[in-house]
Amino acid sequence: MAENRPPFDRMAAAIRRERERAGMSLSELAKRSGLAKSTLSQLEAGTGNPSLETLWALGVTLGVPFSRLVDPPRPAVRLIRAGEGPAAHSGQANYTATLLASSPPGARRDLYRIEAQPGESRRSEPHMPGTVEHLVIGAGRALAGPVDEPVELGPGDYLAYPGDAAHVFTALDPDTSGVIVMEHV
Amino acid sequence: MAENRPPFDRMAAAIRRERERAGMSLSELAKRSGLAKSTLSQLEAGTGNPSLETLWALGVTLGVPFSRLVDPPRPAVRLIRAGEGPAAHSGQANYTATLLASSPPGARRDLYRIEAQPGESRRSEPHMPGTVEHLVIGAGRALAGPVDEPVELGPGDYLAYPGDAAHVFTALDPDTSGVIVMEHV
DNA sequence: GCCAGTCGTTCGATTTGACGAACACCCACT
DNA sequence: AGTGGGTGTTCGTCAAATCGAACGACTGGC
Repeated sequence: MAENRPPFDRMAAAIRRERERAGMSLSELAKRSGLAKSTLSQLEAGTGNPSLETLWALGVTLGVPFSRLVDPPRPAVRLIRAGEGPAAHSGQANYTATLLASSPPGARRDLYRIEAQPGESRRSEPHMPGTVEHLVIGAGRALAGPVDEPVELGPGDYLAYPGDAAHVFTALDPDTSGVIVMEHV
Repeated sequence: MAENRPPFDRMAAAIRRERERAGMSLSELAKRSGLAKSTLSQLEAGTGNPSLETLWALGVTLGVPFSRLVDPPRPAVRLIRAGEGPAAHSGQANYTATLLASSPPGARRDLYRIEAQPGESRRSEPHMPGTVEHLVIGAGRALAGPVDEPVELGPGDYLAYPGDAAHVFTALDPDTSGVIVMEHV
């Protein structure tokens, strides 16, 4: 099993960070969110087990999805040259998906580079519920989208579609490439 | 202001859905998670305001990031043809950034298509602290990254860099295009 | 029929999180 | 000095979330 205890410490740090980012004092945040100063103080001290209602109120007034208040941190400058990076050939030929930016554990946004050749099509089984895929074609042409209503795409075209339903990607031109942002909810 | 209330109903439905998806009975989930049956029953009935500890325990035993238990419904299929979409010319010539997927209110991940011509460079002032930009070149070549250490990029190259420090984007080839994922913290 | 085993719900007791007032502290202004 | 407004903290009280047990409903053996 992975993490077992709620990330109280991280949450505490996150709340303080977001509050200061918004330029609010603890008192002001209390007034705006309708919560008690004491409650916020305890939360930022790591001493506290907030209810959903409390967390939600914080997320709203801080302008952040409250999942941000409990999820992990982030990296710095990263460069992956074309052709480099962990290429997942997906078992099928003429298709290469390279993971560019993986989500931290807990997951919410994966960035992929995709390169494909015409011929076979890649059919993906549904991912986790709530997944959304964003696709941008960089070069070539492709037929992509949900299996029951795929769309023909050219360079620069953008398509978003549910990732939790079966979907396909078929290159129509040689050296078709693009970017996929796989978005977990 | 939209008085946003915690999505108790959605959470209730989500818990039940995930539980049944995992093939667990309510009693079994209670035993595994260490929570009381009664608590779970109330939560699935929409009557309840769970603490972070409770939610976390549920997420762990159900094997899902707990944000999925309260986060939003999912969008449908969206298509933006190359050239379409709200193009923000950013005041500077030979540079076009098209917003492809704006963040849902509160969320923080903007997806842009970028097209530029050589000549002038686009220099961006720092965004909000914690911002990270992900750049993928689709065609052409560009010099991009932090002002003090820009990187020359070719087709398929990927670069991530802090968006809360001054950074530049300079096209080196005509019709240089790419994708930018601007990620707010 | 009857018992043993589930299922999910309901109810009272207890733990605990949220509240609000008081607190000490710091700084700007009179 | 004094004073008013600001910061974040601590503490007693109260409402509420969690618990544990008992409940009726249902199913499968024997």
